[in-house]
Amino acid sequence: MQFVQSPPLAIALTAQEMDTLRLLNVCSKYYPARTLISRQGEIESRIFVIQSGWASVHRDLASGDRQIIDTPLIGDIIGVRASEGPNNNSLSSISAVSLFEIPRQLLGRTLFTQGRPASLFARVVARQHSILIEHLTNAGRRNALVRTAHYLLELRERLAVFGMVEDNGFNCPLTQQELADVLGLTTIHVNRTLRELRERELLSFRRGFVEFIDRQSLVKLCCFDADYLDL
Amino acid sequence: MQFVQSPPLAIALTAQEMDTLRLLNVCSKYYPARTLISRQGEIESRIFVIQSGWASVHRDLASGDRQIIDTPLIGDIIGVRASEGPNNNSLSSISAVSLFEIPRQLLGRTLFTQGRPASLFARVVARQHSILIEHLTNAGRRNALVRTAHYLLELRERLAVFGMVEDNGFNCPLTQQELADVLGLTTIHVNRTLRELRERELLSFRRGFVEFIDRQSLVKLCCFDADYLDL
DNA sequence: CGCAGACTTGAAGATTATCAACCACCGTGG
DNA sequence: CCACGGTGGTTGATAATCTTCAAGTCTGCG
Repeated sequence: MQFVQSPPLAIALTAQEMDTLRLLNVCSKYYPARTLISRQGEIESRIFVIQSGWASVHRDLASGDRQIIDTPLIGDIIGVRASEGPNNNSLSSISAVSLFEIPRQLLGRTLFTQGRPASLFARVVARQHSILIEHLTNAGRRNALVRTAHYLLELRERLAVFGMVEDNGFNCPLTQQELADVLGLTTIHVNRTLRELRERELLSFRRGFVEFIDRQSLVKLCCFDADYLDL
Repeated sequence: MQFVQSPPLAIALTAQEMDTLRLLNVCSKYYPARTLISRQGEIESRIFVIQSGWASVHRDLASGDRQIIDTPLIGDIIGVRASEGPNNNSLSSISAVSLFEIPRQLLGRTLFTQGRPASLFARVVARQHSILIEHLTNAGRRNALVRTAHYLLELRERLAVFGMVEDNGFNCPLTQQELADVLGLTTIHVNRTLRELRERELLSFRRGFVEFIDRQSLVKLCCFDADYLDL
């Protein structure tokens, strides 16, 4: 990985911009897999940037159900909200995760007022907005098969930017339960859906590896257009 | 309406801040009901602020389906995205709408670098993010009845800020088709769901008016918590 | 080896969609 | 003034999708 000194933002920073970021008192932290990092309903004064690993931003409902809003990956920024009130969603690690924790106040003061880093953050946030829109479209208007395919293709694109896609697939630590919570389905139905994708020889997801068997057909199946992921 | 000179942002601006906004070359425009204002896939250099009326931000799919991402109302800001590429969703009017159109570039240059108006915009954007998260949670993890109730309660809160809620309800120009596209349901199922809400004596939505019959029970039914709408 | 968590399968049931009518309201034009 | 057409709303019957419940099986790991 070529990003060690500064938060990985999928865009190279100039030396001066990195200085700006260093001013932010950025500290790096490590969390083991399946750990709650920030709890819904509590005041959260940090902003996070994923350095490595898979995380999950989710909402837990009184019913016991859970909706995963997004699975932020390397370079993604979490928690850029302006209001001071309690956070309305939780952040957990899925795999082991290391991330930068930036005091929110510092971000507001220095980062958003200094040219390119500011617009860079704005871009990443805008992309997350696009991702969120796509997830809503998934949940609202696509069936289980298409929805699953779409999300896994999205992950591929997001990981590819960081060279984390091998020849025909990528490592994916999500359980079927987590995938279900992303897609708004039950675990069991995700299982059947993955089986159908396998039987149709489109993709296989086994033992933590998503393998694209016929990616072209898959893209066609769900009308996947990666434009929304562009920074 | 007390907001005529400056974009209505649900927060009062100081005179100086209004000057900043006036610098932005803000022009006000009117669109009749059911008009396409900005088309998905095209480059959009404007940012919109709703002055009055109901609009709809939506994604149109190749299948012919449509997902309404949000129905922005008075004071809402639309199109704050940093990337220069084509927009990935459309903006249409639902009722007749008048809105401010702000050149994107001006916004980036002056607004985001000037103290409170900047953080004010950031807040509104953060709130829209919260709303989007709630809509995703709706589509992913709540059934038709709860989902519908939740959305209509959300609209009530959003309109109440601007004094647009009468005693026990509010005017709502949404058709059942549009409501279906917000909620990720079919028109027919929305119709049945509204009937059930009526039969259970929770709320009635007829002739463009949403009337809350038993709002307390409704809030309880869908565990509605308006915190996410706070600015 | 044995345990726990994750995955898999079947059967049955609930929810939501699809198809096909029909109704009601409203503005228009004869 | 009333027939007409169009849009939006309503209803029933049927089908697809997805969930629930219940019972395994597999797999990695101590």
